[in-house]
Amino acid sequence: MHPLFHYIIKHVSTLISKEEFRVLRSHFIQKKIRKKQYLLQEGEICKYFAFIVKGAMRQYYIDEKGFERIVNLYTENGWAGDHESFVMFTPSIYHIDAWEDCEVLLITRESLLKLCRECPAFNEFLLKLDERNNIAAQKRITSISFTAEKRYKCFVRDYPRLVNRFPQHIIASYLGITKDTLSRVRKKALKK
Amino acid sequence: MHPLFHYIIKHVSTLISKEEFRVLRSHFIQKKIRKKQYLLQEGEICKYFAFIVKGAMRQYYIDEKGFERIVNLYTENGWAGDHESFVMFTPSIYHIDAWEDCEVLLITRESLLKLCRECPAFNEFLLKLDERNNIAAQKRITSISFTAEKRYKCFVRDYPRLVNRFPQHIIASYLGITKDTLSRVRKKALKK
DNA sequence: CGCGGGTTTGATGATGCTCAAGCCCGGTGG
DNA sequence: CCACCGGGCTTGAGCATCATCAAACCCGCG
Repeated sequence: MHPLFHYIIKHVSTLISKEEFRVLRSHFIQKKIRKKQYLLQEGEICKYFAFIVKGAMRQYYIDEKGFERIVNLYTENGWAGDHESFVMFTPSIYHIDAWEDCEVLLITRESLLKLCRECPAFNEFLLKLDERNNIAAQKRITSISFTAEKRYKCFVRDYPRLVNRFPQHIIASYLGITKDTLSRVRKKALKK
Repeated sequence: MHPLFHYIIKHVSTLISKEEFRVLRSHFIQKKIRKKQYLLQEGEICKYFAFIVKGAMRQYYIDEKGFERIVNLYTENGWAGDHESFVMFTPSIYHIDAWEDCEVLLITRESLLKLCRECPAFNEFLLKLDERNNIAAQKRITSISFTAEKRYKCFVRDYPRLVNRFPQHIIASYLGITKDTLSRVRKKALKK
């Protein structure tokens, strides 16, 4: 079975018929995205949310000095996209690109709403997903007042999968610190 | 009409019958919360989410040095609660208390799920709400790498209602800076 | 009047940033 | 086989930003 449906079933109590599976499937566009290629670029409207079947992506913006600032990192079973642009149809301030070669399933806003109306299981799924997103966001917000060291510790604790998937300078940026500081923090942590 | 329903209607396309209104209403518990009283304390499980009809609340945790760190501020039409604890039934690390005398409508997780199943309008409403939450959270996360000055500017731009509703030291903590720094930032901003 | 809560200000210091240099390692091409 | 290059990581010196702490001030209120 396709990983997306495996993933949906795992998160949902509502039963899903074969027919519903077919409909569900028909709303997703399968695609490969090569390393370094964009899913979304600054100024565009985010037409698709992407379920990542395989690979790794990152979301970032370019700050006033021209540096990339990582906002989110995604791997298998993650959902990449700019919520604001996707929902409000406003131009995005973010870039999203593939850090590794990716296989994704794309869905438009229209399809999402339609599925929500027509498939109770998907509706339940989406609620769960938003909930999980909110929980993760709350944690992230709580970490705003942490020191660099504590932020990294929490990151390693909460997302061990990501630690070896992205280079340190990317993770540093995700945490809101520089690669230099992260390097020193790690060195200090090793000594213990 | 009750402000909650006014608020729901405004966010939803699905029509709502009189009967549905009655059911909806029956799942909310009306309550007054006096200034300084808790809606949630650290260690408790977040039994209720609170729709704020009137008043202002804050969500915070106590850091290792014993200081309050504000995580969220709420006023009229806001929803106060700890997502993680509410959904997972785990003890919360947050406090939520009333900054002003409040009128709230409380709802349990059970009622929320029931309403979601039984009232399509409420289901749609909840999706919208989660969406908006996610958008706000994404913005907040993006601000992690901003300077104190930029954070404050964005705050004033995005939440002008809150600026005069909470004292500066609370807003400073919400922004992840100290009251001293905020005071200096504001002074600098005035000169221009 | 005195008190509590809030804000401002200055002096000092820690934390983390900037910039530059050097290292490591794997891949590519002469 | 080696030279070279790009990408990533580490390290040090100097610096900017922001936190800390303490004192003073402001103001509304009992």
